[in-house]
Amino acid sequence: MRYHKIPDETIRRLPVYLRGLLFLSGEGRQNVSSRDLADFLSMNPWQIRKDFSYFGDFGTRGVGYDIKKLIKQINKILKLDVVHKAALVGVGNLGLAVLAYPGFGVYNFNIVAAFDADRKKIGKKIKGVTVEDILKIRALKRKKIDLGIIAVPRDAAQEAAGALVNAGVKGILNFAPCYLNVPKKIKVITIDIAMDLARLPYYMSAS
Amino acid sequence: MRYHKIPDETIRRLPVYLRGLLFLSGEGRQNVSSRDLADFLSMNPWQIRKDFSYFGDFGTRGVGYDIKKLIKQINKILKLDVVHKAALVGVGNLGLAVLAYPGFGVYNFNIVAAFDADRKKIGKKIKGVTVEDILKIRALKRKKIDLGIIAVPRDAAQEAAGALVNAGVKGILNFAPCYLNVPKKIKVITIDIAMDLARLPYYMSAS
DNA sequence: TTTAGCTTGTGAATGTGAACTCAAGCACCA
DNA sequence: TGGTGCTTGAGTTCACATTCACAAGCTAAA
Repeated sequence: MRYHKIPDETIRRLPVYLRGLLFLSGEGRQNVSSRDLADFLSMNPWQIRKDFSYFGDFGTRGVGYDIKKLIKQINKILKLDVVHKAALVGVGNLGLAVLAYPGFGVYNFNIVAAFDADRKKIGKKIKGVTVEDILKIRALKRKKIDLGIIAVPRDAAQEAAGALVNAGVKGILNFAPCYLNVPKKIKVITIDIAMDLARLPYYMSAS
Repeated sequence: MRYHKIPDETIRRLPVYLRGLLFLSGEGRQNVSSRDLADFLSMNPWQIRKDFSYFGDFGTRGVGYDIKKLIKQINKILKLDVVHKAALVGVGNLGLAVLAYPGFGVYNFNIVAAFDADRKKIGKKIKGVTVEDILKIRALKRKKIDLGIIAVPRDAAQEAAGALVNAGVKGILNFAPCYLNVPKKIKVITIDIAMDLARLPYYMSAS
């Protein structure tokens, strides 16, 4: 299967694998079998083997997969092998949570700029990033930032998105509960935390 | 198709529809065609029609769907037609963001309790909820809470989950980047904001 | 070198959802 | 009342993803 295109669903799972593998690597392990990894991530071994087989032969029969090699390869596929600079728009509660979130570093993301409209926040330094006036967002262009994170209220989201696009970002992670109108080239991923919650009651046992 | 089981993917989309429909309803509209709704949500009309057809005849040919009826029905299917009480564990940045998030009300969720381990936070009243000592979480049982929201660091997540399960919750929304070990009956949805971000570089155009 | 015991890699079968098409049905107007 | 235009509902086809089963291949030990 070496020359097939990697299915979207597999891509969706790669970060999951990556996180698990990084954890195991941190524990000092060198190898892992599809069964072990499956148990660890509560998945099926077949799924894992199939997914890995899409991008080459990494396992050794009888032994398992070389964790370091695998991490390297997944990073390469997801293009996480270079540091990505991100700009955060909106330093409210959610924005602060994003700034403080340790998970971004794991994936080689670096938040290098933060913007807010609130005068009281502008100039403050939080987690090593100085909050700037949201109006200065266009100056980003020089900084070669390719990712934007939107953590503003819904009403301000579209404007923030436009500003980010003008500043030259290629992808946006949107926490505002709305759809963003951006050029097709820009990839947007929207996370609405309430929307996931809304599915829970359906799945909860009726008892 | 009236008697078919509703596919999981359709269930996943129902909250999206719901939010859109509520918005349109707020604008004063009575009816909406699948095409209009599709444009609004940037989806395909046939997808919407298919989804709606799984749970009955709601549309009128030549006119469209009755928004109010549809909202009622989706709420019923997702079991959002009764208020769900939720307990929040962890009142850090993310917890505060959750408390302040307006989106939960839309889906009939009500956060009625909050817990934290930090002595400085205990006793404070935030958004109408008094922060309690995390050790008192077991007392929740009397309050008939059926949802738990975990917004604590990874190391504390499993313990929080155990406590919530003991307190009788039937579902958990987990923001900690890890897998939770809970009885099968309990439905867990984990949101790792960094994991979604990790997919972005792959999809960003190479330019 | 041979054997035993694992584990991978992958083709085939199965399942599931998306895309498309079109007949049937409603509203509105002449 | 009849015709026109629009919209739904659902059957069909197609594409994709998951599950399964098993041959191939590695390691280690005798």
